[in-house]
Amino acid sequence: MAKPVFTNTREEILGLSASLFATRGFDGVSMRDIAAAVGVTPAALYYHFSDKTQLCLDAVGYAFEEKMGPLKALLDGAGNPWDRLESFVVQFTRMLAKEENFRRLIQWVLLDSDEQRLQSLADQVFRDLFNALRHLVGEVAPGHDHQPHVISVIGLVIYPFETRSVQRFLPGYQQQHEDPKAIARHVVGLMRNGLGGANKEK
Amino acid sequence: MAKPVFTNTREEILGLSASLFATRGFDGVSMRDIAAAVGVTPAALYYHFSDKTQLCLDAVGYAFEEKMGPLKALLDGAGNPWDRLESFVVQFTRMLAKEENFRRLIQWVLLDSDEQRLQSLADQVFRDLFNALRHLVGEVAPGHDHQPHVISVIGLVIYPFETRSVQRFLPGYQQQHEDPKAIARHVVGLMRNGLGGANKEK
DNA sequence: GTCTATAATCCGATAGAC
DNA sequence: GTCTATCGGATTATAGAC
Repeated sequence: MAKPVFTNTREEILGLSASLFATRGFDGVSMRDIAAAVGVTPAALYYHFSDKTQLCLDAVGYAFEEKMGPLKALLDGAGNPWDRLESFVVQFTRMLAKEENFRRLIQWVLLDSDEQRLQSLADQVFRDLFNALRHLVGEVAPGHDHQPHVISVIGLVIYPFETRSVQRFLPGYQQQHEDPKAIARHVVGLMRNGLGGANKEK
Repeated sequence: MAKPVFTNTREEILGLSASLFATRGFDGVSMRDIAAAVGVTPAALYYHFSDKTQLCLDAVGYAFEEKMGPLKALLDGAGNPWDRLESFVVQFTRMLAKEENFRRLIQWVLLDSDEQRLQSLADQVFRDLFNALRHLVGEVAPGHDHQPHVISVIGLVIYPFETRSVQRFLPGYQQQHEDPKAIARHVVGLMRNGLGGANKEK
């Protein structure tokens, strides 16, 4: 989310507000906060967006396009499906580790209780990625219901980051658990062989 | 979170506010909202709690004790560790399916950026459960670093619920994916054998 | 496109009566 | 323990000048 260069004011508002919404959520950020971050007055925001809700919606869409777009290409293409799934996990993990704010934004979005907003987000940003991942998972595990597998893969990658803030205060914590390479390795091991076969690194 | 009977006003405030915080988050709920739900004036809340932050903290602790307390017993005890882990997954899944609000509350808590609140929550509610689960995972997968495994198990169970709201709008959705029994079966299969070995149900 | 100024409402929290 | 009444400030959003 640290994108310091913008082509116009509208995009600058989107980029900076996405970062704010990611850290404090929709209700935790005021139009004043956003205006101050951009360096304008609150009134200026209403020239570009009809209201706070629309601004937030556009900001989320902007962030998803920016961060998830590059990952889509990895899922298509040819080659050994296990290798492609593995490289997706590695890249996805790396992106999440780098873009902490974006990871938080996903978590906020999933808590949204507005059906219409969820619908448009599903259509605009989740569906393509989801379909590609579903197809790939179908290749490595034919004959299964793909849906639970896709959710499991995404969850296995995301959850270490989602729980990072509280893991730090729990016994047994090691800095290594935050290393994206270690996380990816663990997830791949678990996908291939289950708990008993995941990579052994005491 | 639908606990319609309370022994005193303080507990009634805790139970009802936990439900409100779960649906709209800390910043999305006002003291006026809570007071209205309880059926008192906002001023009355300040007799029981010093401020909004403390009320929320106590409400989260109350909800965790109420919902997670019964699960702790499953983790200790003797018997085949795989069986105990499996029964924990089944019960945990069942609880999450039943207590949608509580599942949301966990997600809100993990987004909290206040270090002190996270610290006290880790101490008061997460640590015991985490330790017990870590010990159990150590029995089924000796020689591994337990931490990533524990996170993976919890993530595999929780993530289908966390993504439920958006899954409904994605292709391939089936009502069956929300069935706690199917989720638990899938998680157990994945823990035992990885993606290729998880239960086959097309 | 951005500003100043402001309307109308909502917020957390407190004082003091009962 | 709970109420009424209210303070001081923050909130979203708009009107109109430049």
